[in-house]
Amino acid sequence: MLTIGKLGEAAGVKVPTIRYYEQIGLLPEAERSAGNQRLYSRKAQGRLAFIRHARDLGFTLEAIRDLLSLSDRPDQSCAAADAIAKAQLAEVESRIARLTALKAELERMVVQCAGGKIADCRVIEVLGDHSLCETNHRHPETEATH
Amino acid sequence: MLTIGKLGEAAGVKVPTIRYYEQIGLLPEAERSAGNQRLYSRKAQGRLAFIRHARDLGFTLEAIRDLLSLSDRPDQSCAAADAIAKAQLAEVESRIARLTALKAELERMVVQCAGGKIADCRVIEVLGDHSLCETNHRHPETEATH
DNA sequence: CTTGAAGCTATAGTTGCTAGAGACATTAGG
DNA sequence: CCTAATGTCTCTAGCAACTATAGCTTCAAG
Repeated sequence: MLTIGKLGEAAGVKVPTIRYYEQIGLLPEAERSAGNQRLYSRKAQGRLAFIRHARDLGFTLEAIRDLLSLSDRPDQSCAAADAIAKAQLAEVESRIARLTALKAELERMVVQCAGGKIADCRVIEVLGDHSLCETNHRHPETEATH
Repeated sequence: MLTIGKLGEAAGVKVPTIRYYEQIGLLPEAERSAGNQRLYSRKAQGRLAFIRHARDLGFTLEAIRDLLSLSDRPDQSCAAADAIAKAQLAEVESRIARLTALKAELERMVVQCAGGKIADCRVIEVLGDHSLCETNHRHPETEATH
């Protein structure tokens, strides 16, 4: 049995994140030691690795919740799992498409900036006037956070 | 002078978003009508368009705050604006790189799924075992929200 | 003059965590 | 066996960038 710290280390997940996953019901409530500390089995470690891996692939926690409950029923059809993965793939593809358009526009801006005064700055000018753009980067649909 | 609704319509920004921008100091406090409703000048409209456009290009509100204050000082050097745009370009490029790796892995998963039972599902299997992956899609660095 | 749309403020919710406070548990060294 | 350092506990609040709700006031059209 692993303590939460060891588990986090093994799975590459921070300790508060594990507690958070338990809190939102993505991980089952852990067993506790005599002193009320969480203890994890190998099975729990596998489940956390699954979550971590799916997160790395960009699945939302909601999608992961569904995937986990599917993986708990091994004799059902995998159509649902397939659909979730395909949806994620489509999402990733559309993000790439959008980001590629942004990249083109940003490159244009940066290249055209001659490095003079703000008044002549192409960056500022283009931002102020969308009609100076070549591509249609309207409709965000999903943007990234840091 | 435009009401907040007209302004939002003109700039493609939702009304609560405009109030939010004012609240965080990205837009100056609007003038008010006799009945306490916000009124906007053409200048304000331009500023909002600038913000909207920069958001469309993926700049954070913090970066936009800086860009706006730069654009208010037209005789300064545009090096700072250039740097912000270049940083944004780098950010976009690294996101594209990461998403492209994810896309490859998701495609592999989806293609290999034969559509049988969960027990044989490649999607579930790969998620449970990172060593089945070809690419190294570790280290998220920044993931997207919806 | 009345009705319905649009505006106001204030608060809480979204996603996926992360950070902090203050208290208890465990472990290693002396 | 005692102490100090680390680990863990709960709880709350914060991050980005909005969005949604509630309960009110104001405005424009008929």
